[in-house]
Amino acid sequence: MPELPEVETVRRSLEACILGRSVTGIDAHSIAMRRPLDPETLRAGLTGETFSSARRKGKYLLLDVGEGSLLIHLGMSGRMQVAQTGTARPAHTHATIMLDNKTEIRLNDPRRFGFIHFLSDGEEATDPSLKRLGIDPLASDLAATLPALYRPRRAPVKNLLLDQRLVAGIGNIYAAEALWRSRIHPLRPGAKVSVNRLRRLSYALQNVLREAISQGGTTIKDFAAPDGSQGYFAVRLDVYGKENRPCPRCDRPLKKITTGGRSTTYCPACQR
DNA sequence: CCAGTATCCTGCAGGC
DNA sequence: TGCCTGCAGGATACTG
Repeated sequence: MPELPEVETVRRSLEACILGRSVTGIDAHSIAMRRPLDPETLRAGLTGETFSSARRKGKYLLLDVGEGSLLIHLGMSGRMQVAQTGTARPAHTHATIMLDNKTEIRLNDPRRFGFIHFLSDGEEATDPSLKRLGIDPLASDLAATLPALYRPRRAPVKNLLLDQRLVAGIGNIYAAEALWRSRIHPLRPGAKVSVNRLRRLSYALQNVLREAISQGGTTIKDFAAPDGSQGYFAVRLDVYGKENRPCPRCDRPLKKITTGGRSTTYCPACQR
């Protein structure tokens, strides 16, 4: 569910709630997630420690606490929540971190494609998920870097956009939106996207991601910030989820296809 | 190495 | 109403 703008929205919101707060207790249960949830590791790493910063790498959150960091991924359905201790916890709340001001932060994730895991000092550098991540799409040198990443590849550019080893943070919504903005056909092989078009794609990506962050992300169904507020970028989507509706640029109907096992919507008339 | 597919899991919408 | 199918904002293990 959450892509870079949603994760960044969560990061900012969490940062405001946890900085300088210390952990008084953990409620968690062993359960299969993308990484098995391990309550004991969480307790040992967090209890009594103080949060010092909240970072984002791609779609991963890193909450620095004590000697280590809490690594969180929200998968498709994961949600962080900050609430008063003692209030009802939603279904599928797999981990709850109690703070010293009678609030608690919770991870709930019905589909369990996400995870929460404590990394001790030093483990961050060798973490298999973090190690694979490519460059951040908001980096100032994205346009200069993209040709070296995409031009050697024959896979459809849409698939390349979703490959976190190349550029880390783009997901299905913003890939479709950036391709529409830069008028590139999603199935065009990376090697056949001109350097000029890759420059357009870079700027489209950065613009759409920045705009989405400024709107608090995109709420299609159930994304919400930790305080429960929704993202308002959905009203600005041009193509995602809009198959058969008229292209906002040329009025011809948008088409939905599947590539790399993911659906994507585009305009067959103005994306080439 | 690369590209493509299957898989993990729950919830929900739509068809019958 | 109930049952079934397919699909959902992701990552990765595996195959050829």
